[in-house]
Amino acid sequence: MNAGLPQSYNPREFEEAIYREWTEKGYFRSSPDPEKKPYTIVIPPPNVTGMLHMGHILNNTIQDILIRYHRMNGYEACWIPGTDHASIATEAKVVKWLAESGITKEQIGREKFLEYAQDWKDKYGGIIIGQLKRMGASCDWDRLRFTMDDGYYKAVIHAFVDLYKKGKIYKGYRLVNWCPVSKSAISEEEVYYKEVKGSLWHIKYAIKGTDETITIATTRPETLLGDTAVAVNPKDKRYKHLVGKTAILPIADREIPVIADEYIDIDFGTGALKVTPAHDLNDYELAKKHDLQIINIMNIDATLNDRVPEEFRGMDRYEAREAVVEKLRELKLLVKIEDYTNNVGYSERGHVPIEPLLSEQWFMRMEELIKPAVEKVKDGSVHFYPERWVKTYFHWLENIRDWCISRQLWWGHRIPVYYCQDCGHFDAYEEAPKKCEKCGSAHLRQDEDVLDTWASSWIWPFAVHKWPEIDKDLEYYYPTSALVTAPDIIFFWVARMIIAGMEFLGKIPFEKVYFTGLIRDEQGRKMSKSLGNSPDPLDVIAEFGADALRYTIIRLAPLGNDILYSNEKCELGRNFANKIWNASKYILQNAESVEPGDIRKIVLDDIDKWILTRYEKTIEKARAEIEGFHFNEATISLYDFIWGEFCDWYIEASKIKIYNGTPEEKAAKVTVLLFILEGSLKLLHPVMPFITEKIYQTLPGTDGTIMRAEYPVYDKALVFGNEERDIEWVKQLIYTIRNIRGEKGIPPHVAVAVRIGLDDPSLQARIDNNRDLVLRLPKVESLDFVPADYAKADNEVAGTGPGFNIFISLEGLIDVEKEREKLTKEVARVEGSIKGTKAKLSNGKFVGQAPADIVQKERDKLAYLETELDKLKSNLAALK
RNA sequence: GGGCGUUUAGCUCAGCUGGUUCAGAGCAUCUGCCUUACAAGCAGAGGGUCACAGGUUCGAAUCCUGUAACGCCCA
Repeated sequence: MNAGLPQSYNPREFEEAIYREWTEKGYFRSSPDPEKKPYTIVIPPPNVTGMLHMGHILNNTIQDILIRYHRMNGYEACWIPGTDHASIATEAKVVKWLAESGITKEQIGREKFLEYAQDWKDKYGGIIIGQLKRMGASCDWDRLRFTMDDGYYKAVIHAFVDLYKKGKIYKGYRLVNWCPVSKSAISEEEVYYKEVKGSLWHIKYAIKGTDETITIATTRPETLLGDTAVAVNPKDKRYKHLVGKTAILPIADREIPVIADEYIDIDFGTGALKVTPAHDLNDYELAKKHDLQIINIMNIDATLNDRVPEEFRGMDRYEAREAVVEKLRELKLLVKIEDYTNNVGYSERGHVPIEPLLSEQWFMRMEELIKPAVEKVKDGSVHFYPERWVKTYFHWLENIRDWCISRQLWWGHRIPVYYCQDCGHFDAYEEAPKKCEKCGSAHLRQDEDVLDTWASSWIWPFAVHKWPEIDKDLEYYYPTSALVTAPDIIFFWVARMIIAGMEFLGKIPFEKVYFTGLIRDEQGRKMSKSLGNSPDPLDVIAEFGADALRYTIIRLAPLGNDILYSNEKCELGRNFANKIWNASKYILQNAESVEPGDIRKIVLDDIDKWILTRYEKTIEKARAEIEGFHFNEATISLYDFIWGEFCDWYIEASKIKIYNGTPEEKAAKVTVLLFILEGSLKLLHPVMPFITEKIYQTLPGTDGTIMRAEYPVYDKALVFGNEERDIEWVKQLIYTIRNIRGEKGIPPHVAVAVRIGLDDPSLQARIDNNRDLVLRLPKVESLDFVPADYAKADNEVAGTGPGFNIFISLEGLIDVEKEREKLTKEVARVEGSIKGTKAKLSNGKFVGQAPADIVQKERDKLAYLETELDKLKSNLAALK
């Protein structure tokens, strides 16, 4: 049994201990159980270099809610955790770490570097896993995977070789987003755009064989050395006569054609565009279309290469820009310089502008691969929440380009293609071959590149098991039940996982995808390190508790909407937890000397039946809301029930019999209190796991963990419609009395004498049955009934509600003028409603076409309003 | 330029399939309370032409069209 709860709610005192208990007792573990249905989620693996941020809290709390909810509902719930090796981000960190000791990666070479990287990962990586534990994540930690652990590594290689053999992977020259700092291709999502103040240089190119020139405008004059054409719009009258002629590229003195293309914007700059196919994506497309030469003028560190005149070779691109501009000035080819602000893509890794660079890369042919992925979403096998994301999904798939899967890095899955140094033969192998298949040479070299991280995480839902082996786990847990992720990786990850699932297993990886919103700060800005507006969740947990943070963030997050977050908002969750804590304390104190009975056998009074009914309806509601992914609504329903109904009304009412009732009455109250408390804790457990476990374990009659308790099931036998209605009515009566007390400033300790007039004598039973409530809750000393036509006395103040009129005698406390003003306002309000209702009812079309029950409701409403008006008018008339 | 979303109380947002949960909640504000679970609290109160303009309908915050502002994605 229990020693009660500590005096005040202090989550720091128990959250970590409870988590330790859960893991020690193995409550998170899952293994295939043919008797049970599986419910599986694979975690979106956070970067191994990552730290927990608010987005993780939202995302992982939702996963934890789903897992805990289904576990309590008898599913074999399995949440598979892991981390992602994050090639480029991790490599950047390791490079920086080595730099502190004055080491560069080139110095030590690949092998050594990878050893260091592994060390670094073991030492500093995976901090986020501990942080996830701190927020209460109920992952099966025994299943923790890393995208570069041995088994997973092999799975990635297997996937590559498989696709290569099927001809779906090829090598080719393409323009890629190049990060000159990492010296690697990077993907579009690793590029961020920044408004940069720059200039627009207007430069004259001579036209061969004439005295004419054509002036182009560019933001990147240094790339001029790689120009292979000048392009104008065919409709542009200024340049029409020049199309087909030859321009002389300044400085390089190369001859390039003047071409026409619709793509050129007549109004931008001078309307003439210099075309540099090797260093601009749009120019590259133009070059392909017009069959232009492609001249790459840069090295991989964005310095100029040997294809430019000698004086510029080796210069950094920005140094070269100045030099080229200076040279143009000398040659008097610089027409003017305009200020110009444009959007420049920066590498998220190197924090320098990316350089579109032509290079040899590995690509995956997507056209065929995407077909089943389109179908499975179209036919509803995979369902998105909120649904609107399917449009984005299809839009991307329809416009898909081949996927550049190679990265010029060392940390990652090295591309398993081996080249024969002697005969040039190459192929992909899962195991490194000893000698060339073709010529037998042992002189083999493995491709230097590693795979894009997404080309490893795309197989995550099944590679977390032993795939390519199809073992028991894979059979049982795949496809997973739900995926919870952010919409910004819908292409990079979600779509590709569906593709991979279909390609390698012929089955979708998950049935439901929940897209969370983005967490923003109070001004609606994205949270980012550079703005410093991103609170550390661990600080928040230290201040408010993990439960409070979880509750708050879920409550603020309606399906698919962004969240404006600030730490102060966690007070909401903390206050709620505190409320539960104190209510539990009250219940436990009073339960100590009492033997609780069986809820189905004890004698229940009206308010017992009312709270049971409200409880059952809350179960129904919360279940529907969780299953419909409306988690925020579930948190609100539970809050409203626990605080607004259970604490505010039931607990207050229970005090009457707890303090003054017979032992049987007291035992009955304790029984109901414990029943509702225990049920409420279970309902809330998926959202607030710690406090619910802490209290659950102190409740009499419970053993083990709340985690494995059954989630409450709606029970019709505990629903009492009449008593629910009666108590709701009594509550209105009490509200009315309290309202008068409040308005008139009657001090809380002063009891009042109340007279009640009823429209219908049958209503009196409702009061008789609950007389103690009407007396105690609004502090009433005497209760008398008066006839329905009772005229208010001078020293009384009146209040009305459905079917009743309340009179409270207040000698000398009434301000007649104020009272008259208030009543007049009320009369006007009711008269307005009557007018509206009458208008509806006298409208033949409404009466004729609206459903009968709606019409009847309007009639009832009118009748109610009319008696209401009578009461108000008579009260008004009675004011002297 | 194309697509998507948002606009409801001072602030942050609910309001799903038009009609008694239809104008709501929390925070903030005001009034009164240390009432033996809780001042992280209790009891009250004030506050909104539901962005704007049309339309559909017996009936619109809710459905349709257009406009405006803001945000996101793609080009």
